[in-house]
Amino acid sequence: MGRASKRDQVLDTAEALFSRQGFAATGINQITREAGVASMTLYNNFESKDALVAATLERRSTRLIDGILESVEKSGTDPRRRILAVFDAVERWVAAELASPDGFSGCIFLKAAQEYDDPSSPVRRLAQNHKRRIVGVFEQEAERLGTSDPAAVARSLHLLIDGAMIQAQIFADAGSPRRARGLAELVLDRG
Amino acid sequence: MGRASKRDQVLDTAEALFSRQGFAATGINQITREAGVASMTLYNNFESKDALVAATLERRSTRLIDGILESVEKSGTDPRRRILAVFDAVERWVAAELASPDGFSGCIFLKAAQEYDDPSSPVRRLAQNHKRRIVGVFEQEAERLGTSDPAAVARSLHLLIDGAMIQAQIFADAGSPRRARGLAELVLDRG
DNA sequence: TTATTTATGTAGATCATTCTATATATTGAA
DNA sequence: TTCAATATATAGAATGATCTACATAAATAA
Repeated sequence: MGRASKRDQVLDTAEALFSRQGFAATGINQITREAGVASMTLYNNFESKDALVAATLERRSTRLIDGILESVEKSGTDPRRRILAVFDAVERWVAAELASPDGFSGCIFLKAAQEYDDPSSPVRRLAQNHKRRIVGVFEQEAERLGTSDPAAVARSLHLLIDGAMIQAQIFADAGSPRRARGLAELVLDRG
Repeated sequence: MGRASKRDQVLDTAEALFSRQGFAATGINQITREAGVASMTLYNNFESKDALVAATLERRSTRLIDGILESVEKSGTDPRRRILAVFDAVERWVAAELASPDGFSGCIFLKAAQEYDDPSSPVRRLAQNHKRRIVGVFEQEAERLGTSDPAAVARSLHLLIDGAMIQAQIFADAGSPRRARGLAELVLDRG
């Protein structure tokens, strides 16, 4: 069991706990305990709790964006289809999480943005950057679609994604991603 | 200075701090200190920190819904206009907060739902109930509009409101409520 | 009087972080 | 191959700070 593995054990546990309980409410001790790892192992791999939060978000962002891009690629070449594929991916994710014993705990980046209010906070920046990456995916497809204002369309689509995740979490409602998808179609039909 | 006044002092401070910093990250001591009140005054008025959180959300919900209903009434009798008046109210609120020194710290009920994950938590219930009240306003107007599925339309409109607030907070973007309003018009034109 | 607020203090828990001291595994030199 | 060096792991305790919640007694108001 090398260095990377212990580090990943910590990140796995941190991601699960931060997602469910939030960042301030999740202590270092709980993370190390549930990860089956010594305190010093955590501090040998991460400078501080905030550094662990940052690393957790970075890894999650990379994986999420990769997963989204994969779903987009699999959906073919039609920009409209590719855009809607993002909504389908969110729908599958929300449904799977809602069916799990812990339920759907929402988007960890929205959670981070709620808890880290200071605009200069690196954690907040990470949350913003993740969201910008999503907007970027939409914008690229909206351009290929020949939309008059791709940036605005991308923002609207992203608003729908976030709205869907929020509604799914607060009401434990698996139907909201599909509702958002319907609204996305309206946007695409009009724009 | 009667009992109600001290209580309100605490609630005012708590609301501001919870909104900005979140619930877990805001301590009792900071609240009493900034409210200019002794610790025991807080505990004479509220059973616990969670009870204070609950009272804060209850008061905020009442005031917010009242404000929204007032905006709706002022906008006339046309259901479509009344629905869009909610988006206008959110737009004014977001713009005012973004212009303030502390910026826009988002919807306190969304924040509460992020931090209180347990479905049986009274705080989480309060957040859900607030959101349901908003949905209820939309549903009532959608019915008077003669929509085929008023509940679905109301959910879609509410998704747009939450998406707008989230986007405004995460990007410090004052334009998102207007974008949401545009999407709402699409929903109303189609439904 | 009769509450209520105040300041001050404290109990007991938990927080992030660091310490000591030992164990284990990998690596490079002999 | 064997031995020593290096890195990283461990458990567990301890740091000082901060947390919620409450006790007490003086001060202030009704």
